Amino acid sequence: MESRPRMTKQRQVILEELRMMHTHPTADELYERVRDRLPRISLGTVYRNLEKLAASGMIRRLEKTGSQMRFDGDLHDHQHIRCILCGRIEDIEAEPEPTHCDHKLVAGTGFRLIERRVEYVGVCPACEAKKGKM
Amino acid sequence: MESRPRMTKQRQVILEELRMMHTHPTADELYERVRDRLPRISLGTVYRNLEKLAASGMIRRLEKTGSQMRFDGDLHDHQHIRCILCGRIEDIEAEPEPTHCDHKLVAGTGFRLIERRVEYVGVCPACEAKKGKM
DNA sequence: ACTATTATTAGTAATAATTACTATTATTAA
DNA sequence: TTAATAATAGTAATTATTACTAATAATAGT
Repeated sequence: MESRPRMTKQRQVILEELRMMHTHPTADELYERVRDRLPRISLGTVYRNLEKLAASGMIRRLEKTGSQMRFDGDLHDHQHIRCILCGRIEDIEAEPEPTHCDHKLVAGTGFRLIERRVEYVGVCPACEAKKGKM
Repeated sequence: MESRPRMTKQRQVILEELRMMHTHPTADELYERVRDRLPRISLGTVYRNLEKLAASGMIRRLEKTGSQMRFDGDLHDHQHIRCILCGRIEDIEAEPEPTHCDHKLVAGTGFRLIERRVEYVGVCPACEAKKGKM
């Protein structure tokens, strides 16, 4: 039975580094970064802490887009656009709440609607440039 | 160098079964079903064909929601709602195209917008009932 | 400050979904 | 009918993530 979470050095550094990065890193990208400050940390610790931090609402876990999970230390209400070619994710300022219309559409399914996720998909400038050269 | 795709028995059966199922199955769910008709088929063949069929536009691959890929043989324009507890996916009749507003929002990022994906997330009736009992 | 409790860790092993490999088979065009 | 070569079955390899375990360290209470 778990109770009080503890703020370990590892958890602190993971949180700090995630908040400094604005690249929506995967667990192992963050692991590489954190290792500069804590060389003996293990990847499992990074996963475990991201899980805990997300559960407590201190960070966001971007729901499975692409093959790896991605995380975001920026809690301000915003959306994302993902590059269909390289997987890079950038922020977009927009927060569409479920509307009356959404609730009506969902009503037919019997589901209880929790949220409406909007994901924008496109091609980032870098990949667009690369494609032009081929 | 690949050219003309061939319509094998396996590909035919996979396509037929997927079109008969309205449950947005995962690869191995479809595999179990297809094995009733082709007992010697291998899971790799199912994956390979789903990949090919999706690439040719004959089926839809639901973009990584949850931990497994899901597929849909119904090409008519519609959205999905996913149960956050059991992963079940149902159809919703609604097709939000990117609006002027979306394009303006995206403009700031430099991305070329391809599509706006809307995913509804909620709790399905079965899970809601189960939760009530606990 | 000291100590007891127990959440957390490092390191490693296990899972699970997907993809790659290879010799063999079967579809298709000529 | 046949030659060319996609596609297959079966299996092994990959990859992201999770589980396990003995050792460590954060916290509450004295």
